[in-house]
Amino acid sequence: MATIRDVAKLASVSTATVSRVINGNGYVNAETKQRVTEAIEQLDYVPNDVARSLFKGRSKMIALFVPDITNPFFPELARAVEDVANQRDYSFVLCNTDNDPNKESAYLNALQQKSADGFVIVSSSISEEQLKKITVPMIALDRITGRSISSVTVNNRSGSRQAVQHLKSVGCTRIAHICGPEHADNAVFRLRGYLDEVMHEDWFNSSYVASGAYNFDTAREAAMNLLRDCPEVDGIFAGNDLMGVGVLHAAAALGRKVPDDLSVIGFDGISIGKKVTPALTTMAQPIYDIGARAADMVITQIENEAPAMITEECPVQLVERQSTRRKD
Amino acid sequence: MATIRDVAKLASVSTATVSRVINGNGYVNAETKQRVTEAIEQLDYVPNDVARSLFKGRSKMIALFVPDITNPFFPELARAVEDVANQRDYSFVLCNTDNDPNKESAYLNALQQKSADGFVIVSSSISEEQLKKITVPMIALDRITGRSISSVTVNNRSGSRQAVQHLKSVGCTRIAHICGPEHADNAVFRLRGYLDEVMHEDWFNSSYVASGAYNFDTAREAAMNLLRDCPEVDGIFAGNDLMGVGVLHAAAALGRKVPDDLSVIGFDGISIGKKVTPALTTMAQPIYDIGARAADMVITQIENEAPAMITEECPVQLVERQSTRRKD
DNA sequence: CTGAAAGCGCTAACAA
DNA sequence: TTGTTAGCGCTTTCAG
Repeated sequence: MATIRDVAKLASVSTATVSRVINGNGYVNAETKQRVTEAIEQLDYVPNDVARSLFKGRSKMIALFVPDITNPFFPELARAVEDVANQRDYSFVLCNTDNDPNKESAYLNALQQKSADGFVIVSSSISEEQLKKITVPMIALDRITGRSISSVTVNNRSGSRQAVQHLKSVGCTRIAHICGPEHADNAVFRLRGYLDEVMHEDWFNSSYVASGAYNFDTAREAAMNLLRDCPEVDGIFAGNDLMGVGVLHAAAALGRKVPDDLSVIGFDGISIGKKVTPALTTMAQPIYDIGARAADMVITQIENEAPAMITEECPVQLVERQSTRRKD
Repeated sequence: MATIRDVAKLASVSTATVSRVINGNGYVNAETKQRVTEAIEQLDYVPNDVARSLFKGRSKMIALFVPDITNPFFPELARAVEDVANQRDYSFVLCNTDNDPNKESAYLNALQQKSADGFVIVSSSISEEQLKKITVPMIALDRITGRSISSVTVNNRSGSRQAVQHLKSVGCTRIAHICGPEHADNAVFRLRGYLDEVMHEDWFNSSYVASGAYNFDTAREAAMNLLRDCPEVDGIFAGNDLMGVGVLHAAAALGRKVPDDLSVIGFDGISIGKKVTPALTTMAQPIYDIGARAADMVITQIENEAPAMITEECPVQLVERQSTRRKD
């Protein structure tokens, strides 16, 4: 690997001059520039980013924290963050936190030592205390921990209301909800949205809300029980799509026909919803856009040194597929 | 951020001594060590990895190249690589290449400038020429491009044979195959395995192999056509699980009952297979293990400076679920 | 317009 | 056992 000195020597200039031409800084005579450029070409020189980072204290690197990339909600998000990082010439580090505060802070430390320039995080567990220690831009996604952090999310509560309204509009008269874990604020907002819509219905009954931990297995289990205990339920709003497909599975196992016999709607709009049979109706979030927006925001903040505190809310949209159908 | 000099000053020693205590190198008096440790504590000092990297020419960072993390085969792989990177105190960079050779080499360059220490790649398009330029350990996964690179894979051909045998054992008498893209060598091995088993059957017919590009949509399409054109087909071996669920979808749309009327088997063992209805029978690869093994190998090679050339083959395993069932 | 020189934070000879 | 020193490869004042 050639160094800047090799180039300088070959072009018979100082390293400062070479540096100027690579960075397009300061004045440099056209002819000199030409010589330098040729030398660079000839030696196949590329500047060493580590040295650059050391000098600048910046690494052109951003990190994304997700609970678990294996959860199908996150790959699309990760893809978006990586894409814009790339476009803006940043590199991208992915960290699976398992929602474990210890892992989170370990990562945070490790990355600060590497001069990471910014973070986008999906976390329910970062403390205000931790946040104070972070001196680079950070933006929260999907869930918000504290108030003192920029974020981009969707309106979970009103999205949920729309989901339930859709179920009603399709003729459901006994609507249950499988909810996510309490520690995730979006799960509690979704539950709240559900309650907004059903609380005052005379049929409502607290046994219509079951807990599904945002994953397939527990949701399937919960739906099994629910459907057995409350056979009159004719509509289920699952707190996310993964749980929605769990419900579908349970329904199939129990011989309940979807959508004729039971309507199911999820939340998120992950692509697995399209692939199951029947395809899952859902309140879709613009997942890619959210990730892209967040990445864009961090990088912009990094480059402007503008530690602004911004909160953005993206729209959710009803996507009707096969798991709900208007009854005639 | 405190530097090593701050610590040295506070402990009234030289930076060299501090360095010795952080790295556990060389001799240092117990008492001095104590003073240094306290100073570190007091200043909340952590060594700067960038400076370290610059000096050592190593970054303790490995990268994983995948075509697209959005494809559900890859998150688990990524998770494995990240986990072991982590365990061994390396950081992890994820790169989506879209199977684009330009993106691949762009990443390769960018990462070499950052002193990335090793690569694990899933690629069909890296040239021997490119490979020669890489001076750090690299290991290929899932697909192999050239011969001159270490790899960990499964035996796709014999796995396919097992898949087809399973279909036969379950009573299928007209077995079709939806295959992956030609540029992926595993796809061609799987096709070959299929042919090994059916080529000499008197019912065999070249219209029983359709192309599905390893994704849901095209596989669904291909299955639709296949099932319409060759209604006698009673078993389909999909080249991967994603295509398997595409086939399931097509079958449902066409009113073909799985498994009674049609058996379907996939390949890979990704988790979506469990979540669809009927759940997809598959030849499962030990995806996590493969990723973990690969990561382990690169890191070991990095640390031993042993540029060994190794090829490992992991076992595949039949996982029977609901999409195939023995006919009585 | 160009070069000399200092220094980003750390490590590793080499002396002492 | 400890300190001095010379860099790793780059950028950026500051002179010239």
